[in-house]
Amino acid sequence: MLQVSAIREDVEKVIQGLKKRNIKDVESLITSVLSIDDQRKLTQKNLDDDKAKVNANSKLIGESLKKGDVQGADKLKDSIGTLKTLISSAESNLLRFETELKELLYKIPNVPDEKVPSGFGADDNQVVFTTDLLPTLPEGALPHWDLIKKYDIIDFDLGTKIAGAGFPVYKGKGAKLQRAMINFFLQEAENAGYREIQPPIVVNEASGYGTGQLPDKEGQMYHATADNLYLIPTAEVPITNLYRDVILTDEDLPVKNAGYTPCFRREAGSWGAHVRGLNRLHQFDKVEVVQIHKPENSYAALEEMCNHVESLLRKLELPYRKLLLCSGDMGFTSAMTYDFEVYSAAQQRWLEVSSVSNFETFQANRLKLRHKSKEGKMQLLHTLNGSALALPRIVAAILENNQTAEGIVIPKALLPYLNFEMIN
RNA sequence: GGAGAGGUGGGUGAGUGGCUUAAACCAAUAGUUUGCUAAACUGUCGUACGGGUUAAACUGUACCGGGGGUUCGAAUCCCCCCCUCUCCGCCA
Repeated sequence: MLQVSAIREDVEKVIQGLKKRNIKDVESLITSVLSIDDQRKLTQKNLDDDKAKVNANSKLIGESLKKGDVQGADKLKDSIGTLKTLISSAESNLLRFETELKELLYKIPNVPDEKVPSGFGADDNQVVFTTDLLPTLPEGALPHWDLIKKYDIIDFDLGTKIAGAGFPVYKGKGAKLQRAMINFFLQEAENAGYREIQPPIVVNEASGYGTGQLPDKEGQMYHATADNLYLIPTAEVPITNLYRDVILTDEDLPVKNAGYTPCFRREAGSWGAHVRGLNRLHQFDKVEVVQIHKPENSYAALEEMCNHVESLLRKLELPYRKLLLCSGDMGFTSAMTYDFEVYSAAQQRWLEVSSVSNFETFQANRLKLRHKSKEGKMQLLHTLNGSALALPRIVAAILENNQTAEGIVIPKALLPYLNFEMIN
């Protein structure tokens, strides 16, 4: 959520930025935000003044009664009666302005950073880097959904039996590969300076609002209604919410947390032709990295996080590309996002495996995550997060790209975490 | 699941309708004193939204788990909800 004070600071910049998002009538949207806020302020001023009078008179009543001046007290009581009607109508106006303002602000996405290219969709994303040589597979190469059956390592039918479609069962070397990759990603994160966190995989309502899954994306989360808990769609939710209503000082910064969790997504309405096999699941595993920085450092951190993700992909010897997302393809809350995609040779498609974003103050504003300087000055912090990495599509790419006549060759980087070198 | 006790600032903790401008202590922080350290003493020390100012100073309102209510006036009284702890039950 944008701050009104930040909009006021540079209205033109906000308008230009939001125009890049292809929102129509940005000017009138911002104008109404500012005018509602003006009305809110005016209402509050009058309300506070009236309340001050009531407080003062109440004190006088107390003093009069102590002196035994009942008549004086009654007179004062009458004057308060008039103020009270003013107050109650001002209160309902204030509430109305606040609600209207909040509803407008909830609908406004984050302002893209200046470096974000303009565009409308995936085709306008800027390719920042691509692996030179894409692998070509031998005759008879199989897509991963056939390979997992051939080697009996991931079973969708069994998952369907015990849970439903999109909940795979990993078996034997398939299960061990999952475990190895989680350990590999966590170890690499630790080496990169992250503290490991193991959070709950359900969160309460307040946490859902904190990172913005609620109220918009309620339908995308599994909801345990008996206890009003939500299954997390990503570790971003619990790990970022650790810092909800928190004030950090210089000594606490930067924050670098990493955590592995399963992730649950209902993916309502998004099943189609390209979501076979591991490409889209209701439950999958992911290691997430989260950083919190002072504003002046957040873009350097974004680059650092990207480097970390790239190093993982290189160690896994996967062909990949890095995209700077255009304004039209970026998430609602992000100011700048890089996507990483691995090349799936048998499908001849790029698969998104990581998304690294700087949210600037957009999340921090809802979270009330702030920094207090030595001088006592308060400011919102910048939050960043990224996948490092999501497993299923990495598994798909490894299976497809590394298939040989003898079996599937495990990348060297994973060998310390496994007791086999080949799936056969 | 049953019964009971609680929820007050960074922490401990006082406060049963106006004496509170939320005491006191601890922690933190700045200073004084001191050969150094320690101690002592003095000051500062919440957040949000406003007004005010070039910026400050200054100033209004709200906040004692959350939401309502009673009252001229609520941390305090009433109602609903949430959470924590203890004991019992069940249990990986």
